[in-house]
Amino acid sequence: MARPRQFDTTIAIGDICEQFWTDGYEATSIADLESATGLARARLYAAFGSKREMLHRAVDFYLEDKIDQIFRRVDDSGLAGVVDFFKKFAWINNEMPERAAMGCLVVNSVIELGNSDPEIAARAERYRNRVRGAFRSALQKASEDGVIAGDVDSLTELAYMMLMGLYVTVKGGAPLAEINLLCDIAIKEVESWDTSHEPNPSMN
Amino acid sequence: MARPRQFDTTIAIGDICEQFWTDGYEATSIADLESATGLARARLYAAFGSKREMLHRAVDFYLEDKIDQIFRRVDDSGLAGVVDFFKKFAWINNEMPERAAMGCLVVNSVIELGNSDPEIAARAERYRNRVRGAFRSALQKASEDGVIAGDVDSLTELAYMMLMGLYVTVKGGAPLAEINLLCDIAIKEVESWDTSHEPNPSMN
DNA sequence: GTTTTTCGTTACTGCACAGTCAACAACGCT
DNA sequence: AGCGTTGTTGACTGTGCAGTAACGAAAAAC
Repeated sequence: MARPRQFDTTIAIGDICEQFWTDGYEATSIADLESATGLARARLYAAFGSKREMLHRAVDFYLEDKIDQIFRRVDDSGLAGVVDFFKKFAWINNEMPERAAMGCLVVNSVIELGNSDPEIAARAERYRNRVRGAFRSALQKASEDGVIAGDVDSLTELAYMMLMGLYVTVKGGAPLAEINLLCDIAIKEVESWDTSHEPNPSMN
Repeated sequence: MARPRQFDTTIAIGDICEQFWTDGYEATSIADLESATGLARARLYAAFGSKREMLHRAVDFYLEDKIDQIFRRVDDSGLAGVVDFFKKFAWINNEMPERAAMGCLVVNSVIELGNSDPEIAARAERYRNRVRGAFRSALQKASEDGVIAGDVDSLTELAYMMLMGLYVTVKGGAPLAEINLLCDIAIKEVESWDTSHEPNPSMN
C-alpha cells in the first residue's frame, strides 16, 4: 500500500498547544507553528484545516492533558488536597517563573477571543465546571469528614475565584513577591476553613 | 492666526478606549477607530502617533476616568463600601449585561499583550495597586471602627482575587445565573468579615 | 521495482492591515 | 480678503499573514 503517517497528531497538537499558550492566538503565526511542530505548512493544514481549528484542538488537548491531569489530584482529596493545589501553584511560580507567567491557556484564550468565538466560550464553560467540580468534590469530602463546617458550594466558588485572581495576576507580570503573597493568603484562607479542631464539632 | 483644534483629544481617547474595550487590541483596526471617533485616519496618527500609543492612552484614560471613578467610592468607605462595590458589580451585570461582558480593559489588555508590552504591564501594576489601595483603605477603616477583626492585608487580597475571578468569568461569557451566584458568594464572604455583632469585641 | 501516499520545500495568491502622503476644503484670525 | 492651520478624503505603499498549489523526495506495502 502506501506510506503511513510519519508524525503523531497528538504530539503535534501538544506543540501547537505550547505555542498558543506561550504567545496567544493572534500573536502566533503559521510560521511559528511550523517551527514549533517541525511540520510543514501544508501538513498542518492537511491535518487540522485552519488556524482556528488548531486552537480549538489545542485547547481540547490542554483541557484533557493539563487541566484534567492537575485536577484529578484534587478530586475527592479533602481540604488538604485544595491546600496542596495552591501550594503547588506557588511552587511552580518560584521554580519555573516564566512558565508560570504563561498563565492558563483557557483563561488567556477566552479573554482574547471568547466573546467572538462560541467554540472557545463552550470550552471555557467546560473548564470552569471541571475546576469547580474538583474543588467541590474535595470540599464535599472535607465536609463529610467533619473537617469543614461551611457551605461547600460557597467555598468552592471562593476557591475558584481565588485561582482566577492568581492567573490574572501572574499573567500580568506581577513580581514574584506579590504572587507569593497572594498564594500565601489563598492557602491560609483555605486552611482557615478547617473547623475540625474547634470547640463545636458538628456531631458525634 | 490659525484654525484651532476642532476635536477634543480626550473625547477621542474616550471613544478609542470604548473601542479597544469592546473588541480588544488586535481585533480593532484603524478603520474601527475611525468610525468610533468620527476622525480621519491621518488625524488619529497626527494626534497619537501609532496604534500602540492609542492603546496606552486609552488605558491611561480608563484608569483615570473609569477605575479611579469607581474606586473613589470605595476609598475609606468601611466594610459597607466593599459590600456595595460587589453589589454594584452584580447590578451592572443584570442591568447592562453586554456592557458588563466587556470585562475590564486593563485585565483584557494585560492578558492579550502584557507579557510583550512593558507599557501595558506597568499600567497593570498601577491598576492592581489602585484596586488594592481602595479595598485596603476601606477595610482599614472597618478595622479601626471595630467592624472587622481579621488581618486587613489578607482580606484586601481576598477581595482583589474575588474581583479578578469575577472579571474572568464575566468576560468568558458565563450565564447570568452563574455570575449572580459568584457575586452573591463574594458579597456574603465580605459580609462575613463583620465581627462587630459577635461575643468578643476586641477592646473597650 | 512499482505503486501509492506522505512528507519537505518553495513559491504563490489574495487580502487585510498599519502607516503615509498629497490635494483640497473649512475655519479663525488679523 | 488673505494667511495659516486644522480638517476630510482617498489613494497609495509595503508588509505580514492565512491558506493553496505544485514539485520532487522518501518510504512503506506489494
